[in-house]
Amino acid sequence: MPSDSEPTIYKMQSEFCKTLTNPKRLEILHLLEKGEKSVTELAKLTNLRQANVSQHLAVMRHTRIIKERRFGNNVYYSLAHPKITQACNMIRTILTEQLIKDVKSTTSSWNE
Amino acid sequence: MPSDSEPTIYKMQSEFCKTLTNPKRLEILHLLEKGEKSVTELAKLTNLRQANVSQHLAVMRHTRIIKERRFGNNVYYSLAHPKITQACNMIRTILTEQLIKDVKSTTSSWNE
DNA sequence: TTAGAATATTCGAATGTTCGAATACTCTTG
DNA sequence: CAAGAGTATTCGAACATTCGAATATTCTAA
Repeated sequence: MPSDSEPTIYKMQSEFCKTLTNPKRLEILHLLEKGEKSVTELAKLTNLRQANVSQHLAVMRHTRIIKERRFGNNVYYSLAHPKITQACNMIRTILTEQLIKDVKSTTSSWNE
Repeated sequence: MPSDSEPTIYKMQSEFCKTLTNPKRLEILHLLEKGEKSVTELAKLTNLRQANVSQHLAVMRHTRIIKERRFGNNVYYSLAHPKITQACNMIRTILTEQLIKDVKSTTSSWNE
């Protein structure tokens, strides 16, 4: 139960967006679009250490953006909500369009 | 200029999502959906101090999620990309649906 | 049950974010 | 120009996030 009177939905949404705040987590999500993957596979594909991948997966498990399937020694992760991927892709599309526009006129602040 | 070889798009997207990481900024964005507003108006509507609103607006200006229109003493802010709002609303919809489902079975981690 | 592979957790240092307080800037009116 | 309204910036303390290192847990096979 939230202790302040702030609208819960914005807090929820901000918590959710924190999941999308890390480039490597976004990369993992994008990899999972193509199908479920084990932790070790993800570690190789992203060039991260296994422990770090597990940390990122834990974050995304807690916000329930991904789900797990245990089989033998492995844990296979996949996306919980295809719609969330849509939203992410929508954002990427906007950013790409914007980037293309911006390159013409201004030096943007993206690369700082 | 990024100094590492990490795909720029994920970094851009993560920078962008940082903008959506703060509940008050999300509230401001939602208010701006209904039309442009001055800083003072936003301060009143959100119960934030003027300086703090300006700080949030600066963050959103830098990621270009909002744009400004100066008129006399005032600066009126509005959304730069309606599509971004769509993405935000999509996320809110998913979260709401998820919340409704979750309430039935589990005590979620949203309210910690 | 023990070894070993796969995955998860804990801790801490470095880094980043947030908000209030103080102050600066900018524009208008007189 | 001076005063005042509206807006922006800077600084710092409190708090949150990140990643590596070390270690723990879980499962399989022998």
